[in-house]
Amino acid sequence: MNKKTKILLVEDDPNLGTLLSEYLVAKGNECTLRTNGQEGFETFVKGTFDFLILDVMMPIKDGFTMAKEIRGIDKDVPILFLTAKSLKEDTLQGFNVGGDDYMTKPFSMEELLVRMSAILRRTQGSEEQDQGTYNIGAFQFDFNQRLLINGGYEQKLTTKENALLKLLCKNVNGVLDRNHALNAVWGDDNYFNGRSMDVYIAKLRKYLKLDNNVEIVNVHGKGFKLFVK
Amino acid sequence: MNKKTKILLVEDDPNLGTLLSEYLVAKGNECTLRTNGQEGFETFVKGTFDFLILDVMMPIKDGFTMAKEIRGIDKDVPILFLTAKSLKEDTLQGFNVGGDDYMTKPFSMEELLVRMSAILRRTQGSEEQDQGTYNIGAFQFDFNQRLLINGGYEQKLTTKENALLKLLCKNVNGVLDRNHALNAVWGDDNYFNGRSMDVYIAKLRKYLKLDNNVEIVNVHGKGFKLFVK
DNA sequence: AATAGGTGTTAAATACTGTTAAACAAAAAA
DNA sequence: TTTTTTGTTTAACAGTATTTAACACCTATT
Repeated sequence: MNKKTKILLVEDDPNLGTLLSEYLVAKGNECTLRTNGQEGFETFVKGTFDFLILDVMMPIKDGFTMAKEIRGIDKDVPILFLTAKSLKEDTLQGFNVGGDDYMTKPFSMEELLVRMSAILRRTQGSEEQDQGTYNIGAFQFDFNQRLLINGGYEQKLTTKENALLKLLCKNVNGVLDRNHALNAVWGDDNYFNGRSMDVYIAKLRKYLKLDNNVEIVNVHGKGFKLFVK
Repeated sequence: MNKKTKILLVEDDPNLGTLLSEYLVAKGNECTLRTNGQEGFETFVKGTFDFLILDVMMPIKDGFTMAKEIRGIDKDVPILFLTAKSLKEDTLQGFNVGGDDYMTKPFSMEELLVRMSAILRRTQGSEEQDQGTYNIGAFQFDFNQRLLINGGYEQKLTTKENALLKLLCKNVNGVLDRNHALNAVWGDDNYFNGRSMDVYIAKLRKYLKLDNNVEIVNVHGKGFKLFVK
């Protein structure tokens, strides 16, 4: 359920460029390809990108120059350089203009991905997390506080009750698949965990009885649906 | 006015180790040197570090194994691997255990510095550097002074209390895995140490009672979560 | 209707956690 | 050294969470 990473790839070799671009898209990202630093910079300014991959040696405007310009207007967007040479001075200059990593051709595309995610892990470490509160009819459910509230009534939830109710909420009025829920909450969808889950469904039903407009209904052979009128 | 970067260097070759260590100190950092993963991990748990440099091949406990353990209790501290081989599988494994960068021996010390600052720039972009102090609701917790402060109230902490509270802080509003914590603080996750830890959780709960917005909640079968509203 | 597998519910059994106090160990003071 | 203090572990018991067992009931299929 992760958002696609929007990558701007600037590489003058059309073969390598399209190859890389296709690979990145195949791996679930969006990728825009440009063939020189000038166009690359213009494209960056007009759009919004999460990651830049820049070839160093390019016609018209090289990767370092482009990176310097980028840093002038965006100090944070991650930049990874590609280069044919592995000269030390180049490596150093790459970092000096604000690059985050550096790869020497030829490189493995797998390693490129892996380095990208290492960098992105840092960058977007503090992604927005779902606020963790849900309205269920007359109830208010706070996942973080593990609390189910209805007026004066407050029910503290156990770990499993809490996790299961959250899954139901994420699928309100839709079917929560049995095996999916089991794997998510119990880590394994074997028979006994299934029975355990049924016990928890019974518990949740008791809690939710206070509001007649709320109901957990079974979808035979499929799973459960949290139904709210 | 940058504070010194506190580096933990784990390298079994004493020549390279001391050389590197001295160089890093000369460049204005603090550096602690250990010669195997076991000692390295213990040192990490006891102290506060901003950066780890780990040799991959070491006796007793290798760098990858150590990194995996570290990630169990600290998902953020930057890790850079050193290795003699430049095998692709190794590189990938390095990133897979949560490493941030990878350098093949022999390398230039200048490039090491430059890669370090590239990583640190990313790291400290969002979060402040780890000075060993944490805010927990109305409390201020100073790991180095072993002190938990809330207005006039001051609670001196014992070694174990201190270590455990730090781990909880590093995972605020996230789950601190029971076994990870036990291995980190007690060195062994056997039953009795587990009971001992529960006793310490009770103690910490007493201290933290002063602020109703702070709570240590149990996640059944998994561990504990320091929850701050 | 007969069958087989899925579900609802309650209660018992098991596993895990909370807390206090006593026992033990280690360090500091006398 | 012996005593005192402090920190940690173990023991004991209470309480909670989760799983398993048991049995009644439902649903789809034949």
